[in-house]
Amino acid sequence: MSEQQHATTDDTDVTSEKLVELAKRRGYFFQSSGAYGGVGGFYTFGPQGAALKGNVEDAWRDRFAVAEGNMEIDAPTIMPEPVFEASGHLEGFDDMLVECSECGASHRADHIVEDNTEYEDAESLPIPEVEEIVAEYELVCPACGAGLAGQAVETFNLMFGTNIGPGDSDPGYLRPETAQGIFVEFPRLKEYARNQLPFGVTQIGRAYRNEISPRRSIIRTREFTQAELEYFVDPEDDEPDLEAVADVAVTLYPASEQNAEDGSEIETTIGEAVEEGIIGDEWVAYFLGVAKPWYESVGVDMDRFRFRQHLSGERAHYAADCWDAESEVDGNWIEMAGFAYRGDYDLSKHEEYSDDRFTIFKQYDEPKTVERATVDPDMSYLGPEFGGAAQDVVDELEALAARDREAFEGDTVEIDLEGETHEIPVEKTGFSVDEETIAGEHITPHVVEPSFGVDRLVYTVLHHAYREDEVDGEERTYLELEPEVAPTFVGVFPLQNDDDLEAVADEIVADLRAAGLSVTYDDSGNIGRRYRRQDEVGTPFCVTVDYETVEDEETTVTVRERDTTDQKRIAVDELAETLSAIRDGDLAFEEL
RNA sequence: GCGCUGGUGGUCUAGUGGUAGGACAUGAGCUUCCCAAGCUCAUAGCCCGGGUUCAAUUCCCGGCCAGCGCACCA
Repeated sequence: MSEQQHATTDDTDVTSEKLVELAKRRGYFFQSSGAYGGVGGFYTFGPQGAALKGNVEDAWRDRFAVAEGNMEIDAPTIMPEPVFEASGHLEGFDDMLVECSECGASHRADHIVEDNTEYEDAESLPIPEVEEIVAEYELVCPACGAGLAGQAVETFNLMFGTNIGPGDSDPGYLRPETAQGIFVEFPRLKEYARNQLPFGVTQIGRAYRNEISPRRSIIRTREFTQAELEYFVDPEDDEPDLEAVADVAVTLYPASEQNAEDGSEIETTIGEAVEEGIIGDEWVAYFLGVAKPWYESVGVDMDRFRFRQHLSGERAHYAADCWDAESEVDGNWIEMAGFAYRGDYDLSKHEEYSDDRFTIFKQYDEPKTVERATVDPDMSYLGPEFGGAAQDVVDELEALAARDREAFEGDTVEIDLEGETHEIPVEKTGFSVDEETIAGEHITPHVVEPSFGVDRLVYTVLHHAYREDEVDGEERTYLELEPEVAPTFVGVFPLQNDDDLEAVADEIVADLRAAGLSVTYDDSGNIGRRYRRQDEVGTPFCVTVDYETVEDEETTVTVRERDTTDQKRIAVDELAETLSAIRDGDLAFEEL
């Protein structure tokens, strides 16, 4: 994750402060465990925030699981140590820190070593060796220049550890990403996909990282929600449906532009970017094309949105290409998602470390017929002849048959065994050449991984929705949230304290809730105050029951739209239907 | 983790070596026929631990937390 720093302006800082204050006051999010002094890097989503986050997750599920025909799973957050040995998190997630005794600054010991010696991969060296190198090369603190020799190098692992069951013989870790829960279950998941590539598996869930310093409210926390898709493809045969996203307009910030002196973002389309080689991988391009309109649909401001390519140094070694979705908040670009082509790295590692197979059997279009040379030695001959070495002879014969069948053309075959040459009658080897039919081969699928940070997206959505304006000379704060994600869809009010009005309002609340809408009722204070309350949490519509409602023959209510504060009269009979249509995007308020 | 600044009702803040005032918000009532109006009343607070002191929310030390800078963000 990188957060490119840009100059901040007073305006945006103010918005951020106001937003955090609003979030606390109105129940979007707040720091957890406040009664006990608070704990760093943990946040609770309040009633509004939980609803917003849930709606965003639902929208993600609709787009990336349902609409793409992918499977969703829900794996545990705690996994045993071997999983993370395989994934590389146990080692790779370790930071080697060394503290300067003079100025107190702590630095990455491996980085200091790499920068100042010929060692290139200090991270993989054992701690004592790094300490020795530091002493031997008389390395100094980059901050103050004091010598670091003799200072202890300590590791800090970003994973939260725990014990599974009693005792500490069975260590486990809280997952630092949801992805491993998918990779680990691949052998079973491929069955559910009927062994057919390509297929995708999604997961929305919590991940944990013991960050050294959590920052900026919910932007960088120690427990967060990810929405990830692992899309498994056959690298040779599978291709994305690029046509479907070719026309999607995107703002790209490729590595080349970031490196250039006066580099800038590029306005283009997915189709053109692939054609011009700006986006190197078609699968990554496809998911960027899916993601952009989706981000727009949940309320990310497209003027403050871009895809930024990872610089070569930022990229994990196995990632062929990687792009981040970034949004601008407070004048800073923050990473909201990463789209990486991970090759076969993850599955190969689990194949290597586990007992299971992480491959898929790929059937050839036509079965292949191949000739194969095999041996079937006569053990009643080899046994007495070679004694304990008989098995070694067999192994050697098998190897020889595979690599050089001409060796078996004479009456005897020569093999080398521990420096000695032995002659064995070919008839005793059971040598034969047979035709074999091969239907296919086991391949390790490649993985394309769109990985979304939900909390950061929620923060962005709120920030981009924050508005201040004036209504009738009075200041107003409101959240211009998309109806699809707004925590509450409609507020219902009686115009005044009046039993008749309240009775009608109660009925309307029940009707709208029965229609599946998220409704809130409010009868306190004057009508303007109630409108403002709903504005501030981003409720798109308010319904007011007035005296026309109860006195006129045709019962109607006013429906007031949040952003414009415009009002229209709607018949009570049609209210639920009309509002549902608006929510589902089938009708616009202006059309009423 | 290091450094700087800060921590007072739900929120924002004033202030003080003798335990606190405001604004907004919230609740009740009055008023009110569509955009935070008015009036009355009510609820509610000095981050935690230790020290100095007759007395600490205030001063000192430590911790926790937040924002920012550095470092970190596989």
